Amino acid sequence: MSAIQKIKGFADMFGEDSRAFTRMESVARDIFTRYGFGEVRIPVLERTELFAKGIGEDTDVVGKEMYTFTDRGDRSLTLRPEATAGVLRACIEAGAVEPGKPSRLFAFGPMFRYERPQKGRMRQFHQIDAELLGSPEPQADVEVILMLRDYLEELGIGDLSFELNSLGCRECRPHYRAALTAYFESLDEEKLCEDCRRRMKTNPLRVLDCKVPGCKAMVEKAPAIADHLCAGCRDHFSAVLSLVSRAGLAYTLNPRLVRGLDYYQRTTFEVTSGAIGAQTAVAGGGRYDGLVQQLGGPDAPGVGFACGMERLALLMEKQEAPRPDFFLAVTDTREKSGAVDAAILLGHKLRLRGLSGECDYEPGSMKSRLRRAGKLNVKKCYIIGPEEFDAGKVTVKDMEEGGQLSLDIAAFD
RNA sequence: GUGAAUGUAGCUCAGUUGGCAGAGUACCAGGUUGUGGCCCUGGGGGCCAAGGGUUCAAGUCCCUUCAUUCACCCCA
Repeated sequence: MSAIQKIKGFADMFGEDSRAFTRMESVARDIFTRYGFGEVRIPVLERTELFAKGIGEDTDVVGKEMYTFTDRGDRSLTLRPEATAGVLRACIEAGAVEPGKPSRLFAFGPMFRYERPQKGRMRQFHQIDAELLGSPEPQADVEVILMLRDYLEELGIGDLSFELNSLGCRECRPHYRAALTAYFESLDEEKLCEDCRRRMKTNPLRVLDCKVPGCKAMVEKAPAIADHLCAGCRDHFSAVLSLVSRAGLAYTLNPRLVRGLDYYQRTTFEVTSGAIGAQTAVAGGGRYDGLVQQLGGPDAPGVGFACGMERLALLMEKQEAPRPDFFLAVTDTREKSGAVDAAILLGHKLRLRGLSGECDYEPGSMKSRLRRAGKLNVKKCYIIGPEEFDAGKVTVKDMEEGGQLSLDIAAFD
């Protein structure tokens, strides 16, 4: 019988990979806590309508990438493709969203999208997500962005670019959208690629983001969102930009930064790296005023971001394995001498003293046991051979210095 | 969903015009009958992704399937 393999786009993580994730989580807890954010843990599975309503029916995520199925009670459920909708649902349900009283939350966990895997893209991937609910102020946007910057810096990831844009609000975006549609319609439609002709109907803003050279050229002369923002959005965005600059963050304005989820309003941002393959986005986020209400909650605004952990891992330095304090070697190979039992009991006492290490179950030659200790890169090797065992002693060898001494096992009680 | 590349030892990979299945590394043992790392010697390890076809003969050529990877699309 052949062994069962993991499913496409899902990954097992051992050793170094696993340590990288542990570090991302602990640094996030540290930095986010400094900003007053608290951790929430929410389910991975939600009712399908939460995402359909929250993310937008026309988006690729909802349209073709969700893991959706019917459970035994005939409910349509979906493995979350992103974090925000679930966090908001939880907060609304708990009565934890109050306009004017900001709540600050973060969460880690797996997300699921049914896509073709490639470098930096998995069907199960992990995000670090942060949400600041209840404040419409530009200062809230800025704190969220700064927190993200601090976090990435603490992880030691450099060479990233921060891109910012404003997508306008429910007042001004329709006007811009109309202007954009009018512009593209005034052109020879043949010049746009096939995808963009489709995007014209579903979401014309996304044409701005097209990478086909022909489309790029047309986009150059297209109306810019900045010129169509209403006074409120213009003021908001300039307040964000000025405060971000004063905080010393270098950013680039990207008027073509559109995001894949429909709920974004006003400020949007993306952090990208050129060093991780074709999928360059490492983190992305923005403001989503109106979403809470749309999901059945109070009229509370919000800002947040999500960070792709697999992509961050591609940029992080190797995480060295921690070095164990001891290896407890048994070189007494006599039948049933009891030396292994003695080793287990001594190992237990060492751990009660705070030391880390492992014990031998299979006695062997001095050479093989010391090789093992060297392999494990331990600081000290505790040796119980026939002579030690009969005398109630243990030999402790310093694996760096090479020196050793003999101690009474009873002295560890 | 589309395209391309790749599947040989635990891992990284060689394998010529079709002719006995290989290396490095890892693992185990030995090189001082109680002392690791470096070095030397030896050893265990393989349905050559799966199935079919061509051939005296297939890891190698042909077909099908599966898997992986990269890219498109889109996004974290």
